[in-house]
Amino acid sequence: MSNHAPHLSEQELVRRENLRKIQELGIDPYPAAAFNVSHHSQEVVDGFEDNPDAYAEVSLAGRMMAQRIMGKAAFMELQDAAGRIQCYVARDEIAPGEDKALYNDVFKKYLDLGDWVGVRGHAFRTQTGQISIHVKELRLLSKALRPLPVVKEKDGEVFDAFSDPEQRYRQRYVDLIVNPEVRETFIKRARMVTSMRDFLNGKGYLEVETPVLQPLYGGAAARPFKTHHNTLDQTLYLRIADELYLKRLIVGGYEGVFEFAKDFRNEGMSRFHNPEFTMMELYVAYKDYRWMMDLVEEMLEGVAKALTGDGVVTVGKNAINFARPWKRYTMYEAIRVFTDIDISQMDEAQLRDTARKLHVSTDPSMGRGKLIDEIFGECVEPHLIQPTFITDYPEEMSPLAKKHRDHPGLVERFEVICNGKEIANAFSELNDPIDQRQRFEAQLELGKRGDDEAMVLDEDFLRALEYGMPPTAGIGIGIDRLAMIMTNQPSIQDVLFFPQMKAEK
RNA sequence: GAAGCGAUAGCUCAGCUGGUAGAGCAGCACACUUUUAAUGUGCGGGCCCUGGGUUCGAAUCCCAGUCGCUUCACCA
Repeated sequence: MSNHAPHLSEQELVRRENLRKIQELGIDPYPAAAFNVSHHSQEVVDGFEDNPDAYAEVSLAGRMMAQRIMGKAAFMELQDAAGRIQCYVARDEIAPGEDKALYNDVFKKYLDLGDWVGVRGHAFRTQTGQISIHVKELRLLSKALRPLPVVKEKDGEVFDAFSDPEQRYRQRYVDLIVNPEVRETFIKRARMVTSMRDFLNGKGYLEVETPVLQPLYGGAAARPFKTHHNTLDQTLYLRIADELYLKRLIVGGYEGVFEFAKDFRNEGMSRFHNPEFTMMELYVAYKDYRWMMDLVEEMLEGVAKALTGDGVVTVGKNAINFARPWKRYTMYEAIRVFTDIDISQMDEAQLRDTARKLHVSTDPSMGRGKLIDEIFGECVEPHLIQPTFITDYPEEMSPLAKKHRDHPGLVERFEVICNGKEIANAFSELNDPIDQRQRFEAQLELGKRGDDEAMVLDEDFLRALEYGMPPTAGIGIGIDRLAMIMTNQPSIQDVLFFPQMKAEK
């Protein structure tokens, strides 16, 4: 035992002793040989009723999660990836000869909850009606040296749930073992992503990969993580968005590209923010933001239906219906609907005054766009539960979006708000290289004034635009936020396997 | 970054105005060949988050810190 091994608990000592006893009996607690699994728990439970003969010879593997020993026979619960199944283990079945050690010692004493075992036998129905496996052969597949939390459940009521968030997130493997609904949440997330990917592939768009390590960060307003490449002796940033790279690919001639991108933002953490998160960005040539609204509606309706059947997702107390069509408001309309105030003609001073009346806090650095955004964020956004489009944003807030075709001072941009939070952001992409350069320069000015989230000027991106980018619609969808909605989880940590945590100790 | 709340057995938690550390499950031992939160009897198990302070005496009171959660702030 290594000398830095900390104080083992009583139960850990017992398990190590059991391991030794097993080895003394000549059994390898970590065998190399493959164990052939013929069925999963759920298949047997679901299928036995209709066709019992099909389960006369089955082999399953999983963790032993409960043991109910009654002398010469016992029940154990085996948990595999699909669920749980009860196994009936009788002494004279698994140890038919004179030597009963496999049952009396190995099974009854040296196996512990959490150990991986393989069983062979036949399915049957117990006297109380539960479909179970009658075990003829039992094999230890891997010994567990730490005790699991023991979570019990009866009639839907859970006892002693493993619920401490810190432990659940730091030791997600334990969480996944003992909390089946957690496993289910991540399966749903995966199905959500698959559904989006299938949809986009079905439309003929190309899934691509672009750099995570970027010499300049761009495509969003955020503070980046900074790192250094030794050989190049150069500062690199972890991407805050992949937007500028995907647009370069549109310049290159692809008509539709998308990426499920891990992005990194060096900012505060909350139940809606993790330093690394996933965004799906899609760019399609010859389209505009109006077209993109129809596309995202179609895609997310499909995703919701794939997950729930009817497209209605329960989130907390709300039933959110993703069926098309969704409500569409311009930013000004939305504010008028929720505050009875028409701000469309207001100048900065009037907006500041309005914000004060609405109890929206402002500070002197805020310009017209920022003031509108604040009023919207306070007075409108939290009330938008059903998926809703908000369109036509102030130009100052959107340096990568094309100027509105009809309304000066606005850009062709929409966001999808759902459950009171933004889940998607899209524009008719700015493809005028001269306008784009001016917007970047305006950002540089903001940066000089101390805005540490202002965008930096990307000369190569401008060069690409100067070669000509077709009119293009682009969208970014926050995958984690969407997953929170689709899986009814209140915290982003519950849709990330390994949410960022401060280092232990 | 600020405030509020929390940290006690493997897990979930109790522990009052300071006086030898508790329960259920899990563990160990014995019994039990269709149980299912199995049952019955008995027994072990603690760096009370860390460091200071007050006190004859601190899990408990005070101060500082660590980590977590929540609500803000910034953001997607």
